[in-house]
Amino acid sequence: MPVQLLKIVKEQSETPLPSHLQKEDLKHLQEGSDHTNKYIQGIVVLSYPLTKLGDGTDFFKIVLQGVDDLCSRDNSINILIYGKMAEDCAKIIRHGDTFIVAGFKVIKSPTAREDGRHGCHLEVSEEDGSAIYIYTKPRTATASETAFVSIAPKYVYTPLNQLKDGTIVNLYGVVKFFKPPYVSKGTDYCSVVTLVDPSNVKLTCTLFNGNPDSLPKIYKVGDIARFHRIKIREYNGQMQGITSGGFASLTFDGTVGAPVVPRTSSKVYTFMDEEHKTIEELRVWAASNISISGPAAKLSSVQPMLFFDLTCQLVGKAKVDGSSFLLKVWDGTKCPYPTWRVPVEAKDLEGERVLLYQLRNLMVDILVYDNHVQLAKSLKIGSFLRIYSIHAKQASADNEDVSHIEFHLHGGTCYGRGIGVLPENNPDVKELKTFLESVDLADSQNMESMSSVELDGTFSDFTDLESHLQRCQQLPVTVLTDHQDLNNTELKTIMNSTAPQQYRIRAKLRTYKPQKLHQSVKLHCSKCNSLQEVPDGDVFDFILQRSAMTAPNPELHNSSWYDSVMWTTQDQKQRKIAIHFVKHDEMLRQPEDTLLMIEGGTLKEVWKLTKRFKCVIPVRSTEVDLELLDLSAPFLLQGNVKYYGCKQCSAPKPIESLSSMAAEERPSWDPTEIAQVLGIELLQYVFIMKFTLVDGTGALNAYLFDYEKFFQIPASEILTNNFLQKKMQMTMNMLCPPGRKLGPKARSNEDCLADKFPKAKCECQNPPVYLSQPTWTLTGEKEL
DNA sequence: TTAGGATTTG
Repeated sequence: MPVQLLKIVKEQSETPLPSHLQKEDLKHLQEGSDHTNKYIQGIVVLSYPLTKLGDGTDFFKIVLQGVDDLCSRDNSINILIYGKMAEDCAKIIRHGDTFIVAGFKVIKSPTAREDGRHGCHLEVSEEDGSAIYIYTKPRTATASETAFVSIAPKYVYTPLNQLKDGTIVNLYGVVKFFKPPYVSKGTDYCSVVTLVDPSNVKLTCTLFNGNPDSLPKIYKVGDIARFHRIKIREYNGQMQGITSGGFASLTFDGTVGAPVVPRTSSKVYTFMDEEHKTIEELRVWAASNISISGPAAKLSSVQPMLFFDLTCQLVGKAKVDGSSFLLKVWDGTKCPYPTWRVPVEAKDLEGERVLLYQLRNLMVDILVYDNHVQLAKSLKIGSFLRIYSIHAKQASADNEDVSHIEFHLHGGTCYGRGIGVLPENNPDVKELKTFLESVDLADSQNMESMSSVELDGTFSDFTDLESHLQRCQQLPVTVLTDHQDLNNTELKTIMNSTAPQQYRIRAKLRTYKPQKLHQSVKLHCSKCNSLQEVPDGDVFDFILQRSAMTAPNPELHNSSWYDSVMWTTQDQKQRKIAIHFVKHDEMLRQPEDTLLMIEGGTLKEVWKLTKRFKCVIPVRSTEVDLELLDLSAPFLLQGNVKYYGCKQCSAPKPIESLSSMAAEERPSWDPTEIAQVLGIELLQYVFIMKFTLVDGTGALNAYLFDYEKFFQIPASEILTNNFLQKKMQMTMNMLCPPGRKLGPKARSNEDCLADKFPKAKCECQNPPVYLSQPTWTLTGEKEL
């Protein structure tokens, strides 16, 4: 452990510390937090004599005073220094010196209560890769000068041809072969790395760690690795490296001229600027001495029967059985051969449905086996992977004339077979991302004839919803018996004809409005033909609050056809709530069959009641009767649906009119009937949308005015049902993939997908879609 | 402990 005089400085602001280190405040120190590449600085205010521990290790303790916050008790901290570093420090350190340490362990201080110092102490040793820097007054320096000294282990790197059995050494090498971390049969992850250096000797290292992140971050042959404290043993007549206690590694891109950025998960590492030189020299040596042209391939250049490494993005994954697991990946290119589809249960398939669908012709299925299953399961959708040594197996099924390619990642780790997750800043990932963003899905979609072999039937690995959407797209050829008499008409012909006439068309959906789908739902009065927005929940809340200001009239409680309960809230407002349960044959019904009226309730209370009871009608008391609230509020709530009445056309009748329904043997409590007996003109939820259709001969605007269901989605429920909203969004994405000729504001869904995936630039011509569901009423209009 | 480079056989 050499003590090195690094520099004589005039001012301590000229700190010649390694550039990757950053100062950490004492008050931010806590056990368990990450202090990677951080250093602590303070003044030595106390030091204890150098002693030896029971095992003979030197031990030196000092107390450091921070300079930033003099009043805090966290401002002084115990530093415990072990081994050779203790001995060296004890020789040099004097009170008043500035002490800087990096690569320390933060441990809860057992003496904090007694000594009143920081709740943690720092432990410093060579094994932990600690580095100490001291500003001290050397006897030889002039009064105005300070010596900047380092007590960092001066790492000596052993060339690979000078390794000796039984030693622990530091070394550099170029990666000639590696197995990415995999689950060993013991308790740890294992990675096997073969290094070679300019001595032309190879060293195969077997590295273990319980955390795969702690193993060297090697992504390709040709990377440069630096190992510290690796144990050398002889095995089968050859030197072998194996992890020892203090093992640490740094890995660098091996490309000549690439930035020298160490990859590591070590809490701390020393990497002085002079080490850049070593990396650069190894890069240059490797460039002419190592073949780094591995079996990397794009899907477009896959060779049947060979093995290859694939850099790709994970789109989907699925459980298959105990010993195999499915990964669905793409790299933006198209495999020129038919590829297999591994049948899986729809419920087992993870991944963004829309993307799985959109990328279906570019995605390939890779079945991984045995020891790779555990790692595959843990992969995150959207992450970038390098899958090593995939087998492109040629096979053919009984019912096929032509063979297809199956992609297998077989069990075992021969030839480095395995899966590596690449970080977003990896240069290959950056390049892939840029490429994926530029992919024109239209090309792949137009290659339907070249598409994958659907061994399992059509899309059985998609959800019911998607199967349903598939079926919807097939409706015209299979179901539309109503319109069989009509031939398809080109849009150009329609535009040149006079209205009204009926046509059947086949067209693509170019765009639709409104893009915010919730805006497509309106309330329609079939009597006065008015349309209005669905009132905001706040309006209802306001009306309820206002009506709660009038207390329920007790004289109206308990009639022949309802039972009443009333109570007062315990809060300051002392609000009175009354609930009137409508009876049947003078008996109360089961809650799920019961209609009730509520006075004085809040929005939340009303919603709660709708969960439990069949119908809820908000009412208020007058002097003589109960009555409905303002018609800006729903007059009836049933399940998730709020029913509104038309203000213009309704003529509310006394609430007692309901008693006639209650007297029925089995009242249905149908909203239409309730509206009718209460003199309410029921507003219906409708979808109002504009579709712009194109078929190559022209464009036509078609208007959808649909009362109840659009692709089996009820307009009345979509505003309160997340699942239906997603279903609608997906339906629209299928009919008109996002990103296609939409305005900037209409790309929200695309932006959301972009979080996980490169912008799904779907300039695709989706397969022609028939917009002719029998339930639709489409009114065509010529586009100007 | 595990693996110790050197393709599964699904």
